[in-house]
Amino acid sequence: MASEPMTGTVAERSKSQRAYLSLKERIASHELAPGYRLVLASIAQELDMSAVPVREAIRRLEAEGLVTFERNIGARVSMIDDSDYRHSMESLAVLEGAATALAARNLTDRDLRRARELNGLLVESLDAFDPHLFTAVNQQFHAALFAACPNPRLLALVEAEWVRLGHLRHSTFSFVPGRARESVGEHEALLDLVEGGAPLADIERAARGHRSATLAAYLDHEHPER
Amino acid sequence: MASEPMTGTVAERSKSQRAYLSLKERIASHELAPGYRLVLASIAQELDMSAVPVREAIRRLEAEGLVTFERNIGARVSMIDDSDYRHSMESLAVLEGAATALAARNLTDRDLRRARELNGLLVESLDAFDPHLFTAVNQQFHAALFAACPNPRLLALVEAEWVRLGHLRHSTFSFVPGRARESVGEHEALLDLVEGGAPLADIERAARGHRSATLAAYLDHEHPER
DNA sequence: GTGGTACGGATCGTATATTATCCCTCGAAG
DNA sequence: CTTCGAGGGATAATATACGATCCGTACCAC
Repeated sequence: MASEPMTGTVAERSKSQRAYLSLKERIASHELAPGYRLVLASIAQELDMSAVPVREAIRRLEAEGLVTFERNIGARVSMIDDSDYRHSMESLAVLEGAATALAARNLTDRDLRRARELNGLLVESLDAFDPHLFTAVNQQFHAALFAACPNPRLLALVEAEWVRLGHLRHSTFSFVPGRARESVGEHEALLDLVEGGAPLADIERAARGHRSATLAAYLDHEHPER
Repeated sequence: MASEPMTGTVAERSKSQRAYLSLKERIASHELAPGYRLVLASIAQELDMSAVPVREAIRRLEAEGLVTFERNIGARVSMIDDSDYRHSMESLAVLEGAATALAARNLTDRDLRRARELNGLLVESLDAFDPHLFTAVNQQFHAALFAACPNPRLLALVEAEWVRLGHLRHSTFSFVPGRARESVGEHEALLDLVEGGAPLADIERAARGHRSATLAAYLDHEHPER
């Protein structure tokens, strides 16, 4: 209703983009939890815009798998069950393993030093364990390893899967705290492989196995094997 | 790719979805070539709807990387260069290799028989070679092998990459016809591995290598090493 | 001739209005 | 007590309208 008569300030971003970024961030931060109903009019009002740009934003999020959309019913933040989590982790294992191997030969000494530093932080944090923090630093560690991957498409796929997982669960380690200690050990081993110029196949197997192990730990914890 | 062509039945799908499917298909079939300017109003008129649903469709396609969008300028079908093609093929090699390995143990005799039949078609078509047809059947062959993959997420990633590639180039084999003959031989070897219950790692390596070889053949042909 | 500026058409961006659909509630029949 | 159906509120789906922005072109100053 009371909309200012166009101030000279030219919008840096379109409203559609603002809506997209805002929603994505709020989903990632779990302010909008899985299952949350996204009502177009409400969101539009909150962001001080009409429903049209919000719809566009939601279409993009839909394509990224962050929200699900049903015709004439509306959008909600994607619900997830164990199998979604599992499938996504499995895919990430494949993608990240490949990206890490492809990046290995491109890592500078500085990159490796930074990765070791980050893993050092993880080790230190083991005592006063904070799953949220651990997960954040953990991601930085892995990002440091695969960021040098020369294939931007693969990198984009890895990142998209990280976002998806970040939305699904804030932290696996809050479910299986014991996994954290094993994890940093595997990080060390992975670093040694990379630094030692091990065959790329070995590096890939290690990186993939590392993530698969995290997944296995989670599954074991939630559904103890018969 | 497995969606039925829009029948005249109105109201079955939303207009936004019709626009999405129509555009996607026309892009995949190269009726809309890379670089083609997508004007909202024209498309809307063609499809007998207003611009709003078309905008939504384009947002989704944008998120999938099939079109690029510039604010206040408009959308066009994504342009691509050799490196895009290369990166996408490399990613597909990784994804498809993993999916094929994961599917291997789930294939029934009937699945395998069908795969062999399809490869038989490929062999027959070698004489009167039609790159377009070959590519189509080739895709069916691979789809038959990885369709049984129990991980739907991975499957979705593989299919998205196929679509992307289909949009980038209609057929690699039209560039490197000689590759086709090698290809069917590798198919045979891959089938033998699967049928013989070979270790999954071997199957994955074979599937990945098969695609990498196609890529290498293309690169070699376009940019001869010396 | 060169550069800049003003105009105009094309197209995008968004708001508002209208229609369509769904879902829930409530009442009546069985 | 259950089941079915009608009505109404909420919300999505789309059309239309209008303002904003870009881009090409022509005109003017120098």
